[in-house]
Amino acid sequence: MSSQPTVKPPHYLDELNEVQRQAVTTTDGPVLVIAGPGSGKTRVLTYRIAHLIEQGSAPWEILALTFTNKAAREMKDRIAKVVGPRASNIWAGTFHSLFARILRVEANHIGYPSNFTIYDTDDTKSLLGQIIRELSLDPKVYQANAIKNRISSAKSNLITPKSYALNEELLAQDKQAKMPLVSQIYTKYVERCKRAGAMDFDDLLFRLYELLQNHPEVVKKYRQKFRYVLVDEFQDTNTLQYAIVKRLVQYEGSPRNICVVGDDAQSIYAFRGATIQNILDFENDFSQYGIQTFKLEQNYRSTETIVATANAVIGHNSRQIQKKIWSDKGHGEKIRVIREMDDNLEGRRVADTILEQKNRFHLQNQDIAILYRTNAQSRIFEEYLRRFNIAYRVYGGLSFYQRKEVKDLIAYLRLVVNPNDEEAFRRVINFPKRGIGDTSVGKVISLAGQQSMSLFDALRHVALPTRARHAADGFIDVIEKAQRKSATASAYELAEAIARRSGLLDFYRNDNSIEGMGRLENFQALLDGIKSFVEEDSVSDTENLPDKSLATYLQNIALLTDFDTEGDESKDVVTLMSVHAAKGLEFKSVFVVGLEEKLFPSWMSMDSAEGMDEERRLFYVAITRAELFLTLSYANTRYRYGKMTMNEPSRFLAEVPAEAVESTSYSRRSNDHEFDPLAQQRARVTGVVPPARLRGTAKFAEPRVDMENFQPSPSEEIVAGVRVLHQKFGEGKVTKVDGGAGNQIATIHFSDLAQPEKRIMLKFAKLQVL
DNA sequence: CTTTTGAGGGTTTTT
DNA sequence: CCCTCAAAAG
Repeated sequence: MSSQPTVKPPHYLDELNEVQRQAVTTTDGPVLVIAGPGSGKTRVLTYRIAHLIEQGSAPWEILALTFTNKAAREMKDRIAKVVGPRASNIWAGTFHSLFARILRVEANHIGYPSNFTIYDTDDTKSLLGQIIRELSLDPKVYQANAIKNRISSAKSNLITPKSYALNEELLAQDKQAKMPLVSQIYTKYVERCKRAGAMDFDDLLFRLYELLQNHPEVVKKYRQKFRYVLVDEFQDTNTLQYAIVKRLVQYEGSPRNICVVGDDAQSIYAFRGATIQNILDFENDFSQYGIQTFKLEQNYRSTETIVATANAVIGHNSRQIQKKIWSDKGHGEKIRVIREMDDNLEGRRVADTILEQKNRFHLQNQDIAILYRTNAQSRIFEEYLRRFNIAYRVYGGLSFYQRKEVKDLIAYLRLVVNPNDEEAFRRVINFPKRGIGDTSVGKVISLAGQQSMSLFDALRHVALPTRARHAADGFIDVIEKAQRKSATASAYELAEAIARRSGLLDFYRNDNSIEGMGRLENFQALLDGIKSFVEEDSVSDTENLPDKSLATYLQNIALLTDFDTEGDESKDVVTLMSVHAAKGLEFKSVFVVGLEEKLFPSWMSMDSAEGMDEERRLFYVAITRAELFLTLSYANTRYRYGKMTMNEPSRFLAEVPAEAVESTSYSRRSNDHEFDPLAQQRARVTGVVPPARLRGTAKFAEPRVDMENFQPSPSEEIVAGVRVLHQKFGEGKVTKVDGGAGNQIATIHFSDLAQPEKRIMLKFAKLQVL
């Protein structure tokens, strides 16, 4: 909203190809965009929104739903580049965060406090475990995790506890699984969440759906508000999410300005209820309203070799929307396949290859990613990257907000904001230890159950032995004082006071172990985080004032994942993450590791055709992250639960076209000079890996050229016949140059090297003509 | 009520 | 292999 005269608007439309431009400018009516990997999907989405605003729409009329906070942030940033600070008023965010925001405003309609708690996965599991115990069921038969999935999937399919109890099919399934009482657990679970003023992740969707369903005046409000609705990664929406979106745009007299963007081939979240059926349904649901479909088929990310491989792989799936993904980036490097004897060697070989690529192609760490099927696989790669002195960051696993020490303080804060929060209560009632043990807590729980009151209220009234009573009063006092203080104090002051008065701060201060120090650091970091939340001038809504309350803070962080904790951002590090987590990202060089039957594809998915198809889509996602170099690896044996297991190579490897694979890949006795077969042997026999420094690094460590006088020449000057200087390899003679413009590869003979022939991509290499 | 010790069990993927 | 959770001792 700058009052300065608008500079000539950037010709953002010029940055688009024909189909992209149509997808951007067809603003009215239903639009379906099928977007292959690397086809400029995000660009279309962001420019479309920018275009809407340039055309006169108000930012707050636009609802853009994504799956990750990162995607939302990126979208907003990119829109801001076109339209300026107005972008901050767009309703762009994850389904969960935006819906939470609406629910906060409308909570009273559905009998929830507006400062409701959001239960994370741990809370959910803990509550389910509690209920299972209360019902005297065997926790080995009724596993909290399994029940959680069952309930989650029910909610995702719009099944309430009541309809669950009447659903013969579900009941039969439960019976078959020897868990006939899931239905009762579900009912109880929902009651308990309600009583605690808490919603789990699925509730954020389901409760909103019910709200829109049952309150005509509310749904009307949001229908009028959101004139344009966009959904990213539409193939990953579940039935419930689509039902909500439809409720918002599908009604009498609606302009039906809805745009969904997705790729059926990249649907990888069926396990949490996502269904490609939504794409097909979308076409049906809106066909009579002039739906327009655009297919983005040109891949701007990857070499032709990689695209061809991806196409060949996905071709093994049966059901898919017809499209032809293509690239004009030249063939580039072939795909390398690495086979090793065991997971340890796989780790080392990958680290080794990373080092090689960095030197040969002048890649930075941040150009490189290692992608695996399960997070547990990261460990070995971390180990070798550390040994090779390669900086890295592991994504996934537990996020900052899931650490014990962080959750402890958060639980106190949650209790201040919402004294009915049962899980928070149970977490901190006796932590730090204050002498309220299991028996006392048991009394509180049973009183709360009888009287249908909150645990916190029950604690006030329950009869306890003097000692425990005293402790309980102290605890109540801490919480109540903070509650009173919350009227005047900032979230930070409150948190700081709680940290001291609860005894948590002292507890962590007094822990002088190594881990203890780390915990204290995290604890402090949390406080700092709250402080910056309070101080930073976050975007103000046009409708609402910036909300700095503790309740808002808590609801925000409940929806953050590991990706949202910044910190080492902008550092030059190799990325390690699961394939799932890598969706939407791209790297110059990608290693897809652990390509073995029962691992990738996962054993869990192997008994059904749909499961296999999803695994294959996952593999498709993995390989299409690569721009230039793709390396696939597997090991013959691998440790699992400390036991060695034999593995067949993944069937997906056989689906990679042979002509796309580097011919030496399959041979262990490759003439790869970086490779030392003897070291390999030694490792195999002794189980000891020779120190990394002896290999790889030493070979490349000292530059053969003095950097001072080195001046890279433009790639045009690199032609067959000239003598050149390379930073690492020294002096050499170019024997030939091939590959299309922009992807030229020079073959150079460096006589100083053990293996003198090098193929170097001119795009990256720094070569000086002599 | 707290601490220690041992057995058993779990690994797909995430908001 | 590692972590969580339950029983038994302090």
